[in-house]
Amino acid sequence: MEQLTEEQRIEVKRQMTLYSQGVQEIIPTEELERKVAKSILEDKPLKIKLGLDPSAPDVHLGHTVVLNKMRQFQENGHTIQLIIGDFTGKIGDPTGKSVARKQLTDEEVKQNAKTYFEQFAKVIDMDKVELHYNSTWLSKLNFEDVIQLAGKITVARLLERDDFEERMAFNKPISLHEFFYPLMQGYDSVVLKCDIELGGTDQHFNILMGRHFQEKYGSEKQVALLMPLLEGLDGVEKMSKSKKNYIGIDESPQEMYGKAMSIPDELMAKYFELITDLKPAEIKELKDRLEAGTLHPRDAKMLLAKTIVRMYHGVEAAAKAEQHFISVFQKGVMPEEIPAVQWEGNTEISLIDLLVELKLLSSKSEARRMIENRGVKVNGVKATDTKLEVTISNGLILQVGKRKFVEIKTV
RNA sequence: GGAGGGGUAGCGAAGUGGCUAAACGCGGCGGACUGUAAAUCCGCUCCUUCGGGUUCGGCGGUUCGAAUCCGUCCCCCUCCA
Repeated sequence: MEQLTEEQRIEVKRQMTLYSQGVQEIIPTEELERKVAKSILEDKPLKIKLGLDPSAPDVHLGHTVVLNKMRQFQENGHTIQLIIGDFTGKIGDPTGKSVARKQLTDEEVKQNAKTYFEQFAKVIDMDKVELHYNSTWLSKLNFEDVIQLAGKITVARLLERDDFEERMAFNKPISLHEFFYPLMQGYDSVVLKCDIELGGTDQHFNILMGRHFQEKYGSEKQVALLMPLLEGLDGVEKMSKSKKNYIGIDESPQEMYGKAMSIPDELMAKYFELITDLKPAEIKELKDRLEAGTLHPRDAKMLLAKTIVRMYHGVEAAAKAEQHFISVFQKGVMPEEIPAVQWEGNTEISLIDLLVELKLLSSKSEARRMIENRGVKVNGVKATDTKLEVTISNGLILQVGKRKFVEIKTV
């Protein structure tokens, strides 16, 4: 630090401020500062690691919390190391629930990785990314190597991990192989000589394992940079594909906008902070105005929705999505663009059959219930009779619930 | 190796021969209200040709009748060693 010029010192400060934004925890901060200073001094980029689960290739806004942080490092000349956990993926991060995962074929792994790349490209510059598959080194370890690795950590240390600790406390099973997940993830950091490992707070333990093993193997320890976990649309659970509470970065402008509007008010600020590109000062102002009551929460959320769409689809699409939302959901007008379906069946059909045929609903019983519950509209008119027969005509519009629309084409 | 506990709908959890397509809670869906937020209220939540059919870990049996009893198999957990 001493050898830094005043200018370089300011640069270190600047980067540190940037990297600290929105972060939950940096372990330890001083080391990060030292690493940043060193990289500036030696004009050598830092290596920033991000591990990816090869089985869940649908990228959603939850992932972008970490990706946005990655981009900041990238924009300052540091190197991103993406690791496809094709080997660790065979085991799965311990959750106690699903033990021993289905093994993915090489082809599937490749396909999933490809999906990651395409979607990550919306946030980070994939041309500058260093890419690794951890099977490259992990599959080469023999049993002796593994025992040696295991010898560098104690059981007590492993049991510190939250979910292990919890399971011990509640007499829930822990399979031995689950212990190896953090070992492998830590070993990845040893192999790649990572300077920083990024992840959600749920990765706290695993990332610290990287530090532990790097030290044991005599290399410099990585810094853990933990981002807050983003709750999904339900406002409770972490955003995830399996919980179906996510906004995918691949989704259409309309869907994105709509989903963003359904997040709980309490989460708005967090969303602004973690997944939009608004400046901290702008966000602060929004928060103040919300608190003072001079900004309607709905309007703030509309800005949020619009911002999100803009980030992934552009300004124009964002404006359109907003217009669509206003007319369809606030004014109750029929959408201007409705998914069209070509109809080739009979022109006389019961409404129930029609709904099932079009896959708007999955069974006739469900269709019947939906009609009984007054959730089906034909050409804008609520259907009340479960035995209703429909005459198909070109342009017939069906609506199920608030959001599902289909227009039938016969020509 | 020994002893014990358990597998019921998406989840949790009742039910221990007929009144049980299976209480209740959560979740989910639809409706009302509204700001596609929260809260609240109402309805729905296996399939069906609406006669019924198929469900309670798998298979087989007892019985007029089984989620409930018997046999067998599979799976899970705990404790002791």
